[in-house]
Amino acid sequence: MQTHLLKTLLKISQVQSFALAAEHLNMTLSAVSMQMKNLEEQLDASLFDRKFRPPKLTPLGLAVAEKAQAVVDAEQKLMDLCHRIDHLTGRYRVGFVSTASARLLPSFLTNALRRAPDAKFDFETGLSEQLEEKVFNGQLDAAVITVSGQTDDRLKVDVLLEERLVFAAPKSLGPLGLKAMMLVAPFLHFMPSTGIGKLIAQEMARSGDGMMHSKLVLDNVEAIMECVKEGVGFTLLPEPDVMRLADNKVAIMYPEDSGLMRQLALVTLPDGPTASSTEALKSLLFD
Amino acid sequence: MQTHLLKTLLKISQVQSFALAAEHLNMTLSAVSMQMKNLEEQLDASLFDRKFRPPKLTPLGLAVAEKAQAVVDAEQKLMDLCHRIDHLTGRYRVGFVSTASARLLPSFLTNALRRAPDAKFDFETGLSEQLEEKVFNGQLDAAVITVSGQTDDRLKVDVLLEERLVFAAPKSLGPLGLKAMMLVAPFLHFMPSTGIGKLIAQEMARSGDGMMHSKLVLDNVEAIMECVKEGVGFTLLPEPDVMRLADNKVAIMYPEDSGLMRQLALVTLPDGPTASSTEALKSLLFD
DNA sequence: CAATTTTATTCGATTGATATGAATATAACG
DNA sequence: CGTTATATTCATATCAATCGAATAAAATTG
Repeated sequence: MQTHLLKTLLKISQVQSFALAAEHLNMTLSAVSMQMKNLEEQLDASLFDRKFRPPKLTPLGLAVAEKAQAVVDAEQKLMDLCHRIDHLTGRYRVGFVSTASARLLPSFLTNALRRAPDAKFDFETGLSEQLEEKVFNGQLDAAVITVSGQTDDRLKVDVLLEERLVFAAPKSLGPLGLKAMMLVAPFLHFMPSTGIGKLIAQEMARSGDGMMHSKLVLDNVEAIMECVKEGVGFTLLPEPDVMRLADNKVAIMYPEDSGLMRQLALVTLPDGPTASSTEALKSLLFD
Repeated sequence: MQTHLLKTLLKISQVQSFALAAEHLNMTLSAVSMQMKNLEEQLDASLFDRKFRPPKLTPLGLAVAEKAQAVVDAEQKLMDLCHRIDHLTGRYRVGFVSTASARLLPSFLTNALRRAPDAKFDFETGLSEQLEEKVFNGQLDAAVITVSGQTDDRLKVDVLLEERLVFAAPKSLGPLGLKAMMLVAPFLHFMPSTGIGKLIAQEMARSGDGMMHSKLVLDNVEAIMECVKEGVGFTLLPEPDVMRLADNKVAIMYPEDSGLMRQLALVTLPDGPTASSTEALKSLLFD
């Protein structure tokens, strides 16, 4: 038996829908459907009551899903054994730029607990520049920040990933197009003083031509996206955040210069006491 | 991840050899090798130290194998959920013909514990005819016997499987061939009075032409095979028992009439109090 | 209750994974 | 040191999984 069948079963039981599960697992609805059909055949049991749409888990299906959790947990423990970083011990102070913490911190934490059980972590969130300063002063061992312009070259900078910046607007304003929208709706601007804020400001200056209806500055990605959903205005933010927070009331548009990227990087002191652990910390940020 | 990779890992760790594991799992050595390579890649870990031949499990490999056991156990519990026979409750008295009990009883027991946790069983072993009699008298609810000639037609007979009868001889006598061997070595005959004994007697009368060196009657398959290993003489027994008990000192030969079969069947009283459970009992005899 | 939307299943085609057998390489054994 | 036992590699064939499009079925809406 293959555990990915069990994982999709679990996902379905979480989201109560084949289609949603398919999205979460990055595959087609058809694949999910086939997988569940396959699973039911292998087990020679009917896990779903297909008189309902979406199909509803049968009592047996529910029981199987519970056992499935046990299987994937056991599998996870097996894999953890292989990916442990036993040399990572002691206490680490790690900073996360606010705009990335929601996405990177949770997986970092679960990875850390699994793979570096002997290490302890203190977390701190803030603006890129402040975090950078603290790493330099030794108040933090490492920080995940937005790279903007030039970074202090006395720090070691490991680029972790690049995120496209995309526009998010209320669906009602979507058909207008970008240019028109700027004239009639306020732009929700993430703090222009921050690392990512500077990038946003730069792009708006370029594409907006200064012809902007009005500008609202906010310091919170979630709040901005809530405003978009409410129809207050439109915004420009990293794609993963937009995707994470958007619902069906939000239209997504891509800038003309679609090479507009925000770089997230891990900064450390190249010859600090925890320099040898940089790679290990970096590895905990993924998977 | 696919659990069959873990199962082969476990089998290898049991038998300490890729080749043996391949045999047990009914696949080629090459497949086993590929699977383990695959597993090591997936886990990004080296489970075997290939400076040894057969490869030796690394400490990590050993640890992984332990966790693998947990995974397959969890998987087994999941499958058990689906194959439960919840309507099989109460106490059942089941007989096994001695010559089949060693092979069928263990799997029956594990299946019963897994799939019919609410039922209790009493077991009894004996000769086919005696067991048949007890089923007829209601002293047993069911029995697995060797079908010989005509069975009492007041009993329900479900043929479970057919087993080929094969000769087993000490390797030293192997090259002689069957006819020659009969002239120089004693034949180890399983009790001629029993169901399977009758079949054996029948075949020996046919192929032996009465020209037999000598005949030793024994009532125990294991004992007969031990004698064969010791070089005492040769025998004719069901293939699965020979395969189970043979070692490299034993040569196996097939009768000219290789259609010679022994039928194992489940007999029950067609209208007894447990008649409705016959199918369920039958299903417990197999995987 | 019919029309429409949402959601899942089925189907054909393509792609990828896995097993096999033969050839090769490597460790173990006498 | 040659032989045997054992595992790996490679090419090939077979089988399974995924995708996208078409279809079917339940849920929702007017």
